[in-house]
Amino acid sequence: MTDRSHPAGKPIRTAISDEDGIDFAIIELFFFAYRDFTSDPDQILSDYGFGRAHHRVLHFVNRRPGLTVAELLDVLKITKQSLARVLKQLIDTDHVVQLQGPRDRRQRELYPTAKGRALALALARPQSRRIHAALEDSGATERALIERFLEAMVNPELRAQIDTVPTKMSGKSHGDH
Amino acid sequence: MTDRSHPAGKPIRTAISDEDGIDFAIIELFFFAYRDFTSDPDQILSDYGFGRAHHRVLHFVNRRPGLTVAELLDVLKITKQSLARVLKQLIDTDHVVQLQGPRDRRQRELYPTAKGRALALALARPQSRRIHAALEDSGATERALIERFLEAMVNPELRAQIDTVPTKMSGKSHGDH
DNA sequence: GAAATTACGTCAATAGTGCTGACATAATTT
DNA sequence: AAATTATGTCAGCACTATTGACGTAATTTC
Repeated sequence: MTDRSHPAGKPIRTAISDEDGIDFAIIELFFFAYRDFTSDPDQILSDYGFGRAHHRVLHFVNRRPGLTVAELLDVLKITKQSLARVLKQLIDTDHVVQLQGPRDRRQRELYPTAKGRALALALARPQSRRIHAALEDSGATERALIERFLEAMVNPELRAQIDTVPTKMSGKSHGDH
Repeated sequence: MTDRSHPAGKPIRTAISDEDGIDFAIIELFFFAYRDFTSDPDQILSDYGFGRAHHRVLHFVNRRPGLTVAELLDVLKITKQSLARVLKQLIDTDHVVQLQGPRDRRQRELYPTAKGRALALALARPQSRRIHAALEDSGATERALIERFLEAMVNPELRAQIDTVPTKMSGKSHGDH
């Protein structure tokens, strides 16, 4: 390891800090937070032989019942082939059902079954608990601030994906399609 | 697709909202935010033939120069074999160097080279820009609030990993790791 | 009505990142 | 001297993602 077959650079011994105004603190916190945030559902998923991809599909099918395959691909930003496998498994295990689109019969509208909704809730529960714990002493103001920050972290052109969701009022009825 | 070979559940047509007090809004925002947050460096990395795993190693080697392989594994929460491949590539491309541990010669202390530091900075730059943009109208109070929230999202027993980092004062010297 | 386009499904091949288990070597500790 | 520790490496596997190609059914366009 003290071998020098290649050019070899000298070791830098000082820690990178906030040089050049780079916000390493939040960059790193975001990594840790997301790692642990996803670890909760990952454990449950493994009992079903599912992975994180299944979780995401299940989540959005529950959040936007009736969305089409194309819409789902757009939200997840993955390719058709990547989706195909996990979606098939969710359908085969009766977590998701497909209905022929009413307007356009080529489309497949995706809906959760009772089983699929139950799993989505089970997966969301520990994540929600974690969020509540993190916000325990916080009021609505602080909550709104966190939400605004996270939303601002999303690419502007993709924020439409978020706004189509019933944020928190009512909720029982969903808009047209 | 209207086929019924299996038990088949009925489609649920109502969107999951904040039933049972589940915080779907923030759960979903976290997904979108992280997706876009990581997309910036991913693009740069592909020019080098590197992936997200390389980024993480590079980040922590720059943040805690001199950490050992075991410490790195503990921070990343991955296995030795998963690390081996990416670390080897980073060493072969002269982004990271290994030095024999002074106290314990079995250990390999990891340091960035000038090249490795430059890449770490290049990867962090767009992420930091995104964070600044998201916080543009925010003061130090709001920033601190975001930091506290993210830190609170991390598993308590793992928060030690964060605290060992020079958060923002001084910065030129690092503690005795 | 024929042709082009669209939505979806599927096949083949590949890459990146993670896993487990096993084994080897050198250095340290007991 | 023996056990343990830190690291490296090998084989094999799983999951998620990619690109490109092809087929089918339905819709739209000409």
